[in-house]
Amino acid sequence: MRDLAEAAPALLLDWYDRHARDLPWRVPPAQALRGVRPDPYRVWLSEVMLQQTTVAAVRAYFAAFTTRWPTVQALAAAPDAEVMGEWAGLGYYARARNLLKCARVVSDDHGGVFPDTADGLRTLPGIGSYTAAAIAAIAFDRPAVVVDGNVERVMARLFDVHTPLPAAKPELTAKAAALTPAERPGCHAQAVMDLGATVCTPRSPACGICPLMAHCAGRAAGTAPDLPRKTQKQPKPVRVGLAYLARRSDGAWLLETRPDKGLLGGMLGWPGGDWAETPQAAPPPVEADWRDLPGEVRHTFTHFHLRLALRVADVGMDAQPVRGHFVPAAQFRPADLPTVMRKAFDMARGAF
DNA sequence: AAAGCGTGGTG
DNA sequence: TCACCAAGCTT
Repeated sequence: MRDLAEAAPALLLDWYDRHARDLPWRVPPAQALRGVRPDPYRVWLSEVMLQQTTVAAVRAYFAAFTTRWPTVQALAAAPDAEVMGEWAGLGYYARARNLLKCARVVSDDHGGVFPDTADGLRTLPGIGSYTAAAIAAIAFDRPAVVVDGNVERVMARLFDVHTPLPAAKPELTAKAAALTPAERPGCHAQAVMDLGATVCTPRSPACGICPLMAHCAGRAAGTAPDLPRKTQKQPKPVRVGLAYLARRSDGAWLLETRPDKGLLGGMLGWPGGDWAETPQAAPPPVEADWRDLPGEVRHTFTHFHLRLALRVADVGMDAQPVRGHFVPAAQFRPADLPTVMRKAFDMARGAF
């Protein structure tokens, strides 16, 4: 496979020119070839949204964000609650908090202009090694080494690397670096990721239509579909919790903004107790005639399963909550809630 | 440096 | 139904 580093970049670029996906944050290869660059703001926004998230899930959020906040300055000026509400449902909410921090740094300290090198980008909140390299390559056509989950998988198969992730990361990064060309590095980066997303897929890869088939060591060895190897993950424990949903007589709902740190940080949620493997004491947020709802909300987070019991109550206009605040009905959008909280609302709403 | 951090689609 | 997976970052 000594010829791989020489042959692969041209094969990948040729494949990309014919098969590049049409994505709203992307400049088509024909235009890129003529020197047209995408808007760094849109590249940055899309890359942050795409962290651990599928293209299908990102599309609508990207459209909503760019319509509501067309520039980094506009986003920087937005109230926190509006941005967190717009991000609701996309997950990994630290991304939204860092998105705002980053927008404000770029707007306030960089004149609204993103740094044009990977090192410069890397210093910004929410931009790690992958995202810095991706923006540098895609927005500024710098020959940065872009390594995401797709690239790791493609490299592990191309070079038949059996070392399990995450230990294999340096080795796979070195392989990716060896393939990164000086010409059209932005298109190259997107080509490898597109290939991983559409051909060299995690399960049942379509080796028969792969432009690199003839050069792939994993294909030759028959190991490609089983790569990359990964170290086994811990099983998810079950945690239980309790949430209180109160509706005031004018239709307002009692919600609280969760603390910035930790799970669902900075998001709206129903008051309640801690979530743990054994039931925790959870005093009600307001004095009322609470009633238990039958059933429970089931939801799975990254590292545990949750079973959430619900208590509901109607309260008068004189209610004085010790936690949270009443959100007027006209202002309340269930879509502003993270998914587990929206599930709780959907289950409880019929009880009012 | 291992763990914490969401969600929806898929087989 | 359920484990696995997706354009990772932070601490």
